[in-house]
Amino acid sequence: MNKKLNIVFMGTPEFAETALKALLPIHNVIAVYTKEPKPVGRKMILTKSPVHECAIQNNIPVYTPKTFKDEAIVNQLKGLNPDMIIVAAYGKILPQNVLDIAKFGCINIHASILPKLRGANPIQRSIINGDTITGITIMKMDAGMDTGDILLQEETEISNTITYKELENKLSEIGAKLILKYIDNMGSIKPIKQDDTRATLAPKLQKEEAIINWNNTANQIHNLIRGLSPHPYATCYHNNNPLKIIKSEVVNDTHNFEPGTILNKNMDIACGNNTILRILEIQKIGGKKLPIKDFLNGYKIEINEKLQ
RNA sequence: CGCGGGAUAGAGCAGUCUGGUAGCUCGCAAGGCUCAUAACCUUGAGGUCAGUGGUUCAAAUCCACUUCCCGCAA
Repeated sequence: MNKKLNIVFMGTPEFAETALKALLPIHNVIAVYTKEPKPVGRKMILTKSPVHECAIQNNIPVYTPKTFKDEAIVNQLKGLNPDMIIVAAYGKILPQNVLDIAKFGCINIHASILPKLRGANPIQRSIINGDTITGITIMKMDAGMDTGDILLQEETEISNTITYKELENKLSEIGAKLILKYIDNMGSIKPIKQDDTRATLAPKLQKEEAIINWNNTANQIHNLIRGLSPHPYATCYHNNNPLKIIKSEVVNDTHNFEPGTILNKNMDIACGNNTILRILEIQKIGGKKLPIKDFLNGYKIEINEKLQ
């Protein structure tokens, strides 16, 4: 099965770029679709997506349509006559008439073991939920949100120290590997319907979810901190002063203080259900990320004070 | 010109408003105490106060510009 496919690749962030890079040397990527460059950073500089940059470097035509509701956009895609459309974290919904274009269909690389964690942020959600297993699903797309038939899956463990970014990197490698495997074996792979009754959702993260509630257990808070690292980071407040918690660990001990209380100079914080979380790395507004020891050298904070 | 914070010893900060001897907490070095220590005590080294120009008898401090770092928002 060594025939080269003509592939249209649709994706946006680094997670997708890994898959694109894996496809490039083996198949014929005839076009890349990605989100349009958007203003980023303090100076609002128009920035191209990682997939966009990668495509330019490899001299692949890039399209950044705002929507596929426009028939001209769809016809243009049709004109490319792709064998297969591969989608990875593209961030746009594809209507049925797009899904039908390619001979071998629209294949999606999704970062969860479907039907679990359907939706926009499966990687962060898996960590925040405290899951110990996640993985990659290669799926034949249909009009629903991550509801298509399952083609291939591979699980991976979520260690209790891994962060969102680290897990994403790990999953992107698996995704790249699995999509190649699928193409190689597509003739012998039978699609499996998803069991909708077991489906769970991984909706887009909301801003308020990043605020730490010290009434939760140390484990839950630790998972939130990991799941939101390196962006946007879990936040708490000391005297109305926002502090981002970069890194933490659960302390195997108990306490009898109100949640949020600072227990000692290690920055062990009282959490719900008498659990304890140790803050290892922190960042204040306008400051750099600091190990807790350096942070405490300059920041006035006392034992028995409370974080909100 | 999206809004805002910052640059002072190896690290983190105060001092800047109100110009006049360079400070704090740590780290580092030496010595002491100790069975011992990351604990405690004593002493010490370590600074072009981001850069350039200006005001002034005098600038970390006031004014102008430059560079770099960070948070928000997207």
